[in-house]
Amino acid sequence: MFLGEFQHTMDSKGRVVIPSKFRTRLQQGCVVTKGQDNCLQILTKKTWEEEASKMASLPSTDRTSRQLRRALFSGAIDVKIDSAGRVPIPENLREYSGIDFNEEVTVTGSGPVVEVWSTRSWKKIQKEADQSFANINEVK
Amino acid sequence: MFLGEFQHTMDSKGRVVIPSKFRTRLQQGCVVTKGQDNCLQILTKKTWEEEASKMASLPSTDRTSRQLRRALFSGAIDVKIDSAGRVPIPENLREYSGIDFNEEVTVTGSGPVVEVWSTRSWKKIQKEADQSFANINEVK
DNA sequence: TTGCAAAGTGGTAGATAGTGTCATATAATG
DNA sequence: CATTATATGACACTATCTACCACTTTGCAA
Repeated sequence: MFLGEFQHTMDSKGRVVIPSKFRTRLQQGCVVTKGQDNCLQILTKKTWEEEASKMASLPSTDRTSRQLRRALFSGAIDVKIDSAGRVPIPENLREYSGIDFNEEVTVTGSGPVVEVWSTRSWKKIQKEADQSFANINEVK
Repeated sequence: MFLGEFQHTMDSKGRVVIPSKFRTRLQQGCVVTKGQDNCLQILTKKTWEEEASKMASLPSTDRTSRQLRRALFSGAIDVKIDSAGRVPIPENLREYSGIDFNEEVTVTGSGPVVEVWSTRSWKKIQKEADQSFANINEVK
């Protein structure tokens, strides 16, 4: 289970540092994909394979699932963490997530996956997220 | 069941002492999360897993559930109590709770969880709580 | 082909934040 | 009052992050 919120910056070559707490589990290979709400997701190989097989089993007659599948597979790339704990983000994923060189990045643990956000987007999303969280607690 | 109210201070490195009465139950791992009204909660691993598993059953296609998951997991971190009985509070949780280095902290037992407050906030909240408590009794 | 520019990959040193330990001070207990 | 347990502050040590720099590869053009 991935937990927590960490601030980093994308370096001038498009790489992002993975917080050390997440590394051991991602060390032996991981996959970067487009996530929902314009974030990027980093999954372990294992989680990725589970996701991928779910996706494969969706009916190809349904237009939205076809699109979902395209987005998922075409946007995915498997990467390895380098000796300095960094992961390279290719240009198409940088564009998708709106993260530029040298920009502030927020890396969050989100249960089974790690999410990567431009800090700009994260701040917006977080407000909304905290709100849903507050509401649920009240109901309880 | 956690009971009582204790005064401590956050040290200059962002750590808080857990009252000794609470330690034995939190010793083998615990999770710090955002609680209501800007307090922090400390849960046992077990309690946390119950909370987290509720989350797993929610569909990731629904935006609100995604947000909920993000808020819960990004705002949580698992920690262990060190040999001096302290727990480190990461920067995002310090910010959320408004507890600065060297600041006064109130730790309270609140049934199944332990809550951590900046003493400033605690005083305010406590007044309110006492008041509603008094009122309830009157109504009764 | 050769040379050049751009992008990608890899490594290093200094700064900073995080962690662990210890000594003293304070409080609780019998 | 003596003894034990707990809390706090100080300090040293370690890990991690960042900002650079250097090298390799790729693509393009001369």
